[in-house]
Amino acid sequence: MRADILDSAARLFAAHGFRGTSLQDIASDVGCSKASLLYHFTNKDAILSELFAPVGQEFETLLERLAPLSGEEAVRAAVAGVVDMSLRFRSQVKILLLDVDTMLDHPDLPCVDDVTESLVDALVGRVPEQEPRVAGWMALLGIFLTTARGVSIPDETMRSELTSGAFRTLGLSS
Amino acid sequence: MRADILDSAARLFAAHGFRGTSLQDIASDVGCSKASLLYHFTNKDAILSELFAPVGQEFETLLERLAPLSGEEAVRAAVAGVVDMSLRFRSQVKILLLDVDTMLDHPDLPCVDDVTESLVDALVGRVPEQEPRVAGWMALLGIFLTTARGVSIPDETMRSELTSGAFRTLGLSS
DNA sequence: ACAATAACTGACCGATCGGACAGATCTGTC
DNA sequence: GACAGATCTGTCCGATCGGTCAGTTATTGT
Repeated sequence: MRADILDSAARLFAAHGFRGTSLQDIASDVGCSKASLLYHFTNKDAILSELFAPVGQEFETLLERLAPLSGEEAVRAAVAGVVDMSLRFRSQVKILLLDVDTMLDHPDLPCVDDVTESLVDALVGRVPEQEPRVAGWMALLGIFLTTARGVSIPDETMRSELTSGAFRTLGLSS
Repeated sequence: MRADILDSAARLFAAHGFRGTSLQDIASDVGCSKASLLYHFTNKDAILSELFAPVGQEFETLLERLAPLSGEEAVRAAVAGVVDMSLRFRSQVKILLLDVDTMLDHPDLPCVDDVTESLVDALVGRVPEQEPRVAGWMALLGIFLTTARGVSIPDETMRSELTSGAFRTLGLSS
């Protein structure tokens, strides 16, 4: 029953957002009463937390694997990890990307923002040191991550480096 | 005054989402009453619509510029356009990416989903025809766009092509 | 058979939401 | 000063939200 609730919640949260999904919506999808949800979970937030527990653990693992790496090897591992997780935790990634403000309002969740910021740092923080092709990958990935996750780019210099890096790799004149 | 409301709304929507921002929140930020907002705009949705009008126009323009192009040239133009718009319409892009379900619930808005889907088609739909490097760019961009925008990838074959394309370009064994 | 516990539910509550509306205030014209 | 139209606001409303709680039903252990 808990699994049914989590399944429905994952699907509905991914489709309509956390705020856009009411407890009644989940209950109707599962086929039980709203009160029954709150018997199995202390509140709405608890459903979200439990949904993200395994994702948080995998994020931590990914960061640990990334820590000792550097250069192109780090980028390859990071991108591979992100792509892999994107495909395996599709619902959760959707919720993460599409409902950022919800995540910000729930600091008790696996600390997604810190993790993402670390990931972004690990990628874009080294742009100037890398060869153009690697820098380009970092840049585009960084732009998408920062745009999608709302993580601010440290300063204007960094931002222009990101942009020109992406353009350079694409063979475009900025 | 309309401009003040749009400014506040853009900032708050981007920070807390559309559903996460109440009319009272906007009114407090602007420094007027909630009823005053509804004098200038017929309802909450109208504020969002007006916020996205220029973005929708630029999206259309981008698609028109993309239409006659093909191959690597199309990819370059598409990526450049997306990056450019991401940087110029930062608040709106945040809202778009972070509040997709809101957009889905407002089909009267500049048809963001159709536009995005066209963009994704224009990129990932041609993956098999392209040389590996171009295909890789398409693939990663496609993965991020599809993940971020919730546009479904047509079939399993296409999905595996996207993934392997990205991995191949990155020099990873899948 | 029966008690104990787990699972579930209908009815209810306070808070908040988007929105409606009548009336107050401001601004410019004659 | 008188008037008109634009702008703004306080107050109210129905709907919906997350959550509580007393009480019912199903399951299990003995």
